[in-house]
Amino acid sequence: MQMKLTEDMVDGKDNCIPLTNGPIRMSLMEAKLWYTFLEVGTEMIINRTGRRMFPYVEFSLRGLDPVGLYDVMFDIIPASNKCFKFLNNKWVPIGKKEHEFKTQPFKHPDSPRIGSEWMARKISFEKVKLSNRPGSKSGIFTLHTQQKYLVRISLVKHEKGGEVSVVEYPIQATTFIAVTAYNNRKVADLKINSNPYSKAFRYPVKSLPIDVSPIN
Amino acid sequence: MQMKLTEDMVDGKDNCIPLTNGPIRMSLMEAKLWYTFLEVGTEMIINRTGRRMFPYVEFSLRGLDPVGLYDVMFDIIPASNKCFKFLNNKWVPIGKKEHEFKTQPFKHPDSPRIGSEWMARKISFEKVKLSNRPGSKSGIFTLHTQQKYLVRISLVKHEKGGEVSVVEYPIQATTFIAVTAYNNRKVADLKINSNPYSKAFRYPVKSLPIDVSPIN
DNA sequence: ATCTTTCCCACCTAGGTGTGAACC
DNA sequence: ATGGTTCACACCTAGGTGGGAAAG
Repeated sequence: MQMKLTEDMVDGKDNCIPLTNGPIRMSLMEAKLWYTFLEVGTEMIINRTGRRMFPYVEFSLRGLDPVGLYDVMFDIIPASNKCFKFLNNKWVPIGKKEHEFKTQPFKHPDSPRIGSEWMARKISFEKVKLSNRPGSKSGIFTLHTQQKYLVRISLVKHEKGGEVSVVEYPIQATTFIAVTAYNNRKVADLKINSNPYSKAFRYPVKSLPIDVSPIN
Repeated sequence: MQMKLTEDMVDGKDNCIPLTNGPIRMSLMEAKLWYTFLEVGTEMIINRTGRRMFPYVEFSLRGLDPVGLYDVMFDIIPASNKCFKFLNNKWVPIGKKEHEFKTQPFKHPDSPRIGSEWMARKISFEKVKLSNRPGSKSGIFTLHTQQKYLVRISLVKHEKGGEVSVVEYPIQATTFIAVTAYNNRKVADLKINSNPYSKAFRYPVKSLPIDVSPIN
């Protein structure tokens, strides 16, 4: 659904896409991947032990206070109040969503750092996992299948006197539907072709039954 | 050579060994490993692409200024002005050491952080590599074989006005001799038995030549 | 000849993929 | 019968070991 990404939407000379009206920018490559999936209708596998998100969320920050101390938080929030079904090769709403599991935001392991440090490198949440088993392990988010979610990044600034100020940046491009198995063949093929860890798979050679009757 | 490590040398309730007169403490397990190798005469493999140190350096810090900003630096320095040879199952000095390659200290990738953050977790330099090829890749140290070295940790505190203060902690327990192949069978066996990545090796089964002459 | 160094190798650790059969 | 879920699995990526033959 939605927007296609083109080179001329790039923000300035360093190939970054402004993803919010705030300081969060995704690199061109990363953003392209997300928008490619979004066009097909992103599905994310969830399972009992936790499955990594692919694509994962990676971005850079700008405009922070260089000497201010920040936490960077990652969260997954509902993107719709409906639940969905895959019918006729399309995800269609079919009812109200379930009540969400209680999850806690995941604090980027580099937190807390000063603004200049955050801005100096890419910030990656590649190890975040998605699950359908309730639990409280940090970095594993428990979701409902057939429901729609998106990623929200928050910046927590440590102010003087122990106070904090928080700004939240939901990232629309990361919208996905949680599933235990892919419904859309196009999504599966896209993942196989873009995720280095799944290039592995070869369609199995149908092993014909071998006649083992004794020769006599 | 030197000291054996016993449980009652442990510093306090959390099983740490004070390795210097400063804030650096190695966990009991980690320190035991180092002292075990030290008794045999530690050898570290160096090669052209860089070989990891094993054991590696891992410790915790105490007594820092919780809100002060620090870098933690890792360096390898000469431990002797001699070079050595393995004779009669012992390392013996046989001459003057070569002039050292110019290497730059390796800044722990988490640097800079505030004291409370450094003190909250173990600090590990497991990815440091040793090489015999001169080069300037960060985290790869170029050494001379048959010479003796040790690890020095430095704490760099960022003071107000951009100044820094540095304190250095050479760690005697990490003393080793650089080699391109193990000389002491005991060292090799110790590494095989304590490094998970080398458990792999099985002494090869001598493959007897098979007679493939045609039966006629 | 002797000793050190190089290179390739089998063999691991560690963990990320989608699949199909079985399960519910 | 239908459709979502679970599980073991083959197949990868990525990279750390010491050994032995060969080279220097």
